[in-house]
Amino acid sequence: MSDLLERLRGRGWRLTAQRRVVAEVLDGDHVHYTADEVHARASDRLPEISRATVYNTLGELVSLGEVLEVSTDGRAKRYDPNAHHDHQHLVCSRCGTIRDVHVQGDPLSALPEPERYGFQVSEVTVTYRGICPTCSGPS
Amino acid sequence: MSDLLERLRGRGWRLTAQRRVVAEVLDGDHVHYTADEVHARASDRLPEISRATVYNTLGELVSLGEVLEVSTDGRAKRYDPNAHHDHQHLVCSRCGTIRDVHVQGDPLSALPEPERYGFQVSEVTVTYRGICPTCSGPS
DNA sequence: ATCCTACATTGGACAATGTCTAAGTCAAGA
DNA sequence: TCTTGACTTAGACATTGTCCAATGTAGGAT
Repeated sequence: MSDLLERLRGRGWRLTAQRRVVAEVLDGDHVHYTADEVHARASDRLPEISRATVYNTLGELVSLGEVLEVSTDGRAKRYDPNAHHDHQHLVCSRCGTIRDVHVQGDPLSALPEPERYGFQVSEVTVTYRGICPTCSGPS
Repeated sequence: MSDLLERLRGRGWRLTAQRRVVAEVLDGDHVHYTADEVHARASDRLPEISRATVYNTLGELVSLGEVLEVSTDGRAKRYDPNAHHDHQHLVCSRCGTIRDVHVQGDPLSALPEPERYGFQVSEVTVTYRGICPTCSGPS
């Protein structure tokens, strides 16, 4: 992750305590947190950090392509630090947990030209939904 | 669409003016409206209809499987009356418009067993993103 | 035809998530 | 070390959606 900070500094990012903390939180686990979860965890280390800063920083990381924004249904967006590997998501319909998965083939090629209706198609996301082992366990 | 109303009545749905209007709005166009757009259009015909009722009715139609809920990014959910045909979505990243598209092959089969991590996978959605002809036109 | 009552609707408060702004603060180059 | 423009902050605001108590009504029962 210090890679990440270096890379960002190289792009003219001013390195502040707040940004460092947000980056560390994202890097810590392989779970994908919501903005508020990131804020809560960042607050543990830097109590004064504000919600706005967390939102700003996450937004910047997304713009810079370092982090992916994953929005599932009506719930809060989650942030996926694993942006440099091509992958898709498996979401638990009950608790909202997200796992990264890898699919076979390129989903983009499944959309034939006549089905593109003049759009300049640049991206495709595939989201699998189901019940995770924890939620399907003995209730 | 009167099919729809019949079908719902058969399932014990009480048929009210509000529900009829909401159903008609959904059926009218092949655009996918947000809840507030549905409310605005429903209000044209039935001025007293409340936001809560529109949300309730849309929620019921979704539960009954007559309408699909499509949530793209942080924007408001949109409602897709074309629930009985298997299809995926093409979203304009600029204006949020949604088009139905049909893909080749079954996306579910692209997720190999070891990549399912014990989930009971039941559903897959594929979302293509790009710029629609209108938005990519002369700005 | 009318009456009942469970189900539906209403309006408005509330909740969750995210955005914006004005004022103060600070990283890092000169 | 100074300076300055970028960063942070707190909190108001916006959007989308949910909930509730009071009121209304569709449709079966009489």
